[in-house]
Amino acid sequence: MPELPEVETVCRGLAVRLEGRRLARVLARRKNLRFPLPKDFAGRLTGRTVRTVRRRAKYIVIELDDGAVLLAHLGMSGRMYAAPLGREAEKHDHVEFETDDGTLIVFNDARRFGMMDLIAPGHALEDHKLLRGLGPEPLGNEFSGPVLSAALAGKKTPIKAALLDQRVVAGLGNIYVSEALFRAGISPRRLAASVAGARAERLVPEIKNVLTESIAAGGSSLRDYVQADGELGFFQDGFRVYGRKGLPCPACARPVRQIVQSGRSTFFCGHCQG
DNA sequence: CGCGCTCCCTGGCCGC
DNA sequence: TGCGGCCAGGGAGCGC
Repeated sequence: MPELPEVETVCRGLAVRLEGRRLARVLARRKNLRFPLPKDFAGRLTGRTVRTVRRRAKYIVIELDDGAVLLAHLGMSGRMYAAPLGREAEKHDHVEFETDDGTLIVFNDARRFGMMDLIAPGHALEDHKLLRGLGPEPLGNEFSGPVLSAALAGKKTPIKAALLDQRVVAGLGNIYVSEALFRAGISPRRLAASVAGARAERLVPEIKNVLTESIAAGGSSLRDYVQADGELGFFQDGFRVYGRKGLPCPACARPVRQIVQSGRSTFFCGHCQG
């Protein structure tokens, strides 16, 4: 599901509802998500006040007043959204957070590829097992043509696979990689090392553009994704190639092609992307 | 170490 | 309607 724009949108929605609020009640209904929840998960969170909610790569980072951090990942089908207090729990509602002002935040995840963890006070976020080694934020100033070039140099994989590698750049997923490569006119099958240089200079702004446009649209809702207020995103209407097999390329009208690379679908225009 | 593949899990859709 | 097969936005872990 959720790639960077969707996680960013959820984080912004959660920030409004959670920052400065005390967690009056935490309920872990299902304790085995992708990984088991840490010991005493609810107990360690209950009574804490949320300092900030922010995003790193595709992770939701919720910092608490005691310096601990609640880390959450939505996997493929995870959602985090506000629901009416006292509502009937729905299927796959795994964790609930109720704030002191009566807001209920639900973590729902059908496929349970999502996860949550707690980082104890005094431990650096970037030292966490899952965050260690993550590449730069694509929307940050530090992500530039030369930085991407350096990360791609010597890589023997297709550029599609390299951009999905969170160590190269953190936050892209299957949709936005196809979209960014289309916008930059680069074939997803091109060797990553051969993108270093002028093509990387062209690709970086297109990555930033597509992510920024999607965030402005509230992300993309294909199946499970909703914003923190439960609303759908609508950037799926802005896809140029993703999910558009056989439909005309927006630039040249030749049919969009679909191939499988490292086990996942890639969409591209064989004519516009050299 | 780098790379490619499999698998974790559930649900929706398509074809029969 | 029902059932089997296939596919899905992520990424850890394994074998080579």
